Amino acid sequence: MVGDALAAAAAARYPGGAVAVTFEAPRRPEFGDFATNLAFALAQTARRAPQLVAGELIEAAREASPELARVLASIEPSGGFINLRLAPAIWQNAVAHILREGTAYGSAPSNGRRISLEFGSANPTGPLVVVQGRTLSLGGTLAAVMRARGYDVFVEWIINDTGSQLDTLGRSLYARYRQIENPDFPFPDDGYPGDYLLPIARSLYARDGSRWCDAPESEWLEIFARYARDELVAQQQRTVERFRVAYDLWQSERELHEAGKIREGIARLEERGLTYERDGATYFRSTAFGDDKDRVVRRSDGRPTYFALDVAYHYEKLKRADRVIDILGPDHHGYIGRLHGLAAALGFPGHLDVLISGQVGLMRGGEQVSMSKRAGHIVTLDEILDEVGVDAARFLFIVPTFESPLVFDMALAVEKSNDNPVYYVQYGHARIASVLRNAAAEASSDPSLAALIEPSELALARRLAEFPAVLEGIAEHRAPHRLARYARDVAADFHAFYTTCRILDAEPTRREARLALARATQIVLARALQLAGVSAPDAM
RNA sequence: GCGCCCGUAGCUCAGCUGGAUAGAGCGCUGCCCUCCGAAGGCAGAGGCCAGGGGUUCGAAUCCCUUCGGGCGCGCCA
Repeated sequence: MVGDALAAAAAARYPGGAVAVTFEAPRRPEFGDFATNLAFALAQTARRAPQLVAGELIEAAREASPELARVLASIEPSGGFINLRLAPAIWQNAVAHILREGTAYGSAPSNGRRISLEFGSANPTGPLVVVQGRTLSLGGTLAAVMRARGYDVFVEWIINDTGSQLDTLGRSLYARYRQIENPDFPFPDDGYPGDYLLPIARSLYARDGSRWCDAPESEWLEIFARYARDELVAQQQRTVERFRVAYDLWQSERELHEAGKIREGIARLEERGLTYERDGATYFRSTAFGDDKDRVVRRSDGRPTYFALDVAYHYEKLKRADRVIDILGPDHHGYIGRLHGLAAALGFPGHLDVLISGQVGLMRGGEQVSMSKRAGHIVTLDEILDEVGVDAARFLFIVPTFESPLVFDMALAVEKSNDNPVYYVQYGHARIASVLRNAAAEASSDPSLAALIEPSELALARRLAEFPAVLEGIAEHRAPHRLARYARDVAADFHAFYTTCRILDAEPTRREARLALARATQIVLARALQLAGVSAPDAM
């Protein structure tokens, strides 16, 4: 409405320079609630100073639309910007709106856009480790927020259960199995160390006894590989569930093979003329799509490569979703180019987003922990969860931006202080719950909010009003870290409000209005925490 | 060598598609509970946004380049 008035004024005064009117929130609160740089854009064609243009526009808009006075507390030119401050009634209405919407506040109706979101996807050769904790947090939060904003999100995990690593896994398990009877039985050099295969070996031994001890590898290899794979995948699924992340599909690579999907994927490339033969192998001409070298999809012995799986799986996903998002670990930078090329080659240019999460280090007892998988020094995600809890882990993993490196500090994660953002936000929620308990009286169904006029009250109300836009921004920019930041900001604004405004012993109209504001804050905090996979305690 | 990511306060990091005096937490200094949860709040000190060019009314943000740090570059998965 204000934008229209300004646009009309601009069009009337400066017909030559049609410019879109956009608003943004100024960094500094004293500049008001919103600002537009309209005058800068017009100043060029008008050949006048932006400050003058801004003043004229405001005058013109005021005259043409006197009703502006109802929604605006102020509108003034400042350094060429047009700053405006909304009337308190606008923010009071925002609070009333939140109370009416309740837990649905911030959500949007279905937009019909189908999203395929893949993350996690660790090899089925060991337990989940810290890095996966980060991708799971990022992916789980992104999925939840996108769903809230009306996207039809399908969350999936690909199980890489074919190829030589499964053989290696089978041999590793076999060695552990033999070591039960013969501790000197040699462990393969390239085997998977660590002791997580021991209980699996024992359970297999309990089932089959020593019947495989004298059998040739050709007889036991597949059995052992598959047994280990099944156990480890089940373990991973338990960890993921404990971490409060839900998958719609655990896609087995083996099943894609058996269903002939790998062949279909390669055939798709062939029929589009994007492959060639060399030295008996089939190459995908990925350099035509910006990759730095062509990729082999079928070896000279006829077996498909790992990349052929990428071809097939992405083809499947691209066919059934409007948009495919891959969240990959930090050692996959080199994949971005070829995956984008792949999407284009399959006929879906620009339909694939590849997000790479940054490195994860681990700090324990003030020291950086080495996490070489080769050396068997793995710190599992379950261990982390045992020590710091799911809440702290889920939250702390989404605090940094996607690609920036993160050092996870175990000591900080359990610290109950302002250092620890999880507790700060949860404390805010618990504090509100406590106040509401003390208020005892039932909430008025239609509280009068006109008493909300203090700066800290209006600042909080305004922050709460941002929630839907914040969620939309997270979905659009795939930026889950903003949720953590926003939750912290809400808590901070509440704490500031709480210390400057007495709630329970204020006079009745104020008390009612402030209780309503507290309830609205609680709704937003609880929802933000829920989307992040973190509990919102009423007491702590 | 090529590609990708990172470089912002003493530390850990925000800064959304270019906007005003670059923000937050920690740490440091000093304040605020006879009162709803002090796991809180307020104030202060602290920055050549790695360096250098360019684009424009305007750059931490976009482009080029140099220097640092990390990762990736198999008919492995």
